[in-house]
Amino acid sequence: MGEKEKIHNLSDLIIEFYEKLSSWEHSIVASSGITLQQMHTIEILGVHNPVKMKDLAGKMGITTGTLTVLIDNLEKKDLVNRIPNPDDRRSIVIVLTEKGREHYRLHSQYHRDLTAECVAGFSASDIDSFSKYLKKVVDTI
Amino acid sequence: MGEKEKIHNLSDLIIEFYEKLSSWEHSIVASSGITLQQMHTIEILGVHNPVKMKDLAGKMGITTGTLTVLIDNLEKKDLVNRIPNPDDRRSIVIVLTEKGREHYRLHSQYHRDLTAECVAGFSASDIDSFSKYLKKVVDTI
DNA sequence: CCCATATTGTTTGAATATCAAACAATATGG
DNA sequence: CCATATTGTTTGATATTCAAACAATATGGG
Repeated sequence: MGEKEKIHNLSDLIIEFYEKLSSWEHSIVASSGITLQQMHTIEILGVHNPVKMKDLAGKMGITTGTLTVLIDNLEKKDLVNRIPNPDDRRSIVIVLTEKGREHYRLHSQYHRDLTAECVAGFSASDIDSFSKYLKKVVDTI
Repeated sequence: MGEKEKIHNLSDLIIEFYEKLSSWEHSIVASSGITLQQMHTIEILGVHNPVKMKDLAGKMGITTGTLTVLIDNLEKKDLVNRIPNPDDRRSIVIVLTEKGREHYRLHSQYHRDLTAECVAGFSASDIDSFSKYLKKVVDTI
């Protein structure tokens, strides 16, 4: 297999991986009482907490207008809070509430369970190698 | 690092990979004249073509009701066609039009370009290993 | 062969998500 | 001091999402 073919093959695998993870997310989130996009938001807030609207919108690839209404709905469900930014009165930061953190922990656990299942047949050094390659890819995107 | 920590680390990397790929998709699709979900549909049809509504909805993790309206919009834009299933008069299959295939080819090329960029520092055997690991993960989800 | 049950895709209403554009409040820098 | 830029919000139009109800058709058991 030439290098171009290797890259085509890998590209197809990445797409398939993304599709399947999307479908898995859909089915996992369906029973959580919040929407896919709301869970998506909580996933990011679980790692970047607190975060400014502009930055959060950037991470999600949506406009701040869209995010404003999304945060409205999450606030209504007591999953996040808007906190004034002491350094900039135009600006606010978004934080997870305790309930929001609970959603994040639960969802994280589902992800870890899925990951464990995916690498069940891997050796410890396989996992290390895969993580190393994935880290490089993630650092590039 | 214990095995549990390796899995947690890998899980976090998978989530981050998914988030970044989502954002990248958003920005790529923004200039294409169709929505993210419409491009998502074309991506799947590029590989599974033709496909039944029920099966396509399953792959996308949405209901057939949602898919019906999505396909209405894609048909309106002349990107797909509905074809009667000769074996089952209740059933139809969805196919990409020539214009739809063109969207698919273009989008695929963007994916390949991104993939090439991501593995620019990889050796040929690195790519083989990464593909092997990813294949196993994809086959498990 | 008949008919009860299941399946496929569609329609509909309500809620959520999306964008671009316009806006108010505030920050910045010349 | 003031022109310009930035941040988040609001709004209207469109898209996406679900569940429920429906019509047309397929299936399988009696």
